[in-house]
Amino acid sequence: MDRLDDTDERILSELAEHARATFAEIGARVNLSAPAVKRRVDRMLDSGVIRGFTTVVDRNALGWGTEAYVQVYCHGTIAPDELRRAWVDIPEVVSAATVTGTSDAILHVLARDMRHLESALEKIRSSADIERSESIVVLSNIIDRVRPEG
Amino acid sequence: MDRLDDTDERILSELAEHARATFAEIGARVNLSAPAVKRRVDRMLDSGVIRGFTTVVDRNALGWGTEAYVQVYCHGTIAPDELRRAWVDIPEVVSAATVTGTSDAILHVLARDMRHLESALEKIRSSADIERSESIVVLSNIIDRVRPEG
DNA sequence: GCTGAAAGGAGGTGTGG
DNA sequence: CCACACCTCCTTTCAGC
Repeated sequence: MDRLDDTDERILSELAEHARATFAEIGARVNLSAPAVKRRVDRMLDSGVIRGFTTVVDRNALGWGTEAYVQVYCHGTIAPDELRRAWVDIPEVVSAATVTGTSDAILHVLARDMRHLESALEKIRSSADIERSESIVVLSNIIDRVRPEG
Repeated sequence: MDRLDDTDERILSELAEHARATFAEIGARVNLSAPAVKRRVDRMLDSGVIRGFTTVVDRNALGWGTEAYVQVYCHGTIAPDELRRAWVDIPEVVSAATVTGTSDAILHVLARDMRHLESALEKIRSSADIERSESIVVLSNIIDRVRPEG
């Protein structure tokens, strides 16, 4: 896709906060008709700019109140794709990225409680050639912009 | 809200992957009629289990290709609320949490490029009583889920 | 309580301008 | 990009389990 103009950005901003808003509602905010908004959204879906629409769930309400960032140190060099295959089937791993610095990867892990977190860490360590890992447990989330503010 | 039954969980799971799916589509997958699904979704919205619906955007397509996790070390003890006030107005900060361990907080920061990241870090450091910070720059995202699937 | 059925109204979507 | 038409879907009300 070429590039997004200002209107596309505003549509994305609206969708980020209210993904189930009607095209007409979005159109009213960006001064466009509903069909025009739909065409732009369809184009962004086709081109991959919009990867999908999701629901923000209160983790505590679901009983997933334990959260940690895990820095992973590997033996030698491991290809990102290899790490992906190792961890993508572990549901507790919300995100994973290879990083600069002393560690090789950082993972964001959610669990129901400490015991659950411990078992998730064990799964993470055993599914790849890990030397060691360092867990940073979250005490309280103070900002989380993935969530719309409503 | 009391508790979620199995059907509620399945509806949440569907919504997490396709937040713009019609109630009829969701109903077909969980063996319920559209009105029944809507009532359950409305109830979860009221009770706060569902916090909202959002759009997953490809950050690289938007030109926000630089990403870092920042560990922050504060002078003395700072209340979480104080940190929130300090950082909530910095748009580059996607998430922030107080944590256990040697650092006081960990931030997830997005930027357009390294120069932009640098200026964002400067804003972060100057807006609170920070002793020092340690940045872990992301090389490549290998997993990016919005919610655990368990 | 919960569900499903039906009706009226609102929104999505394709064509022509 | 808008206007219009068609059609699907949402949403309410109703009654039944």
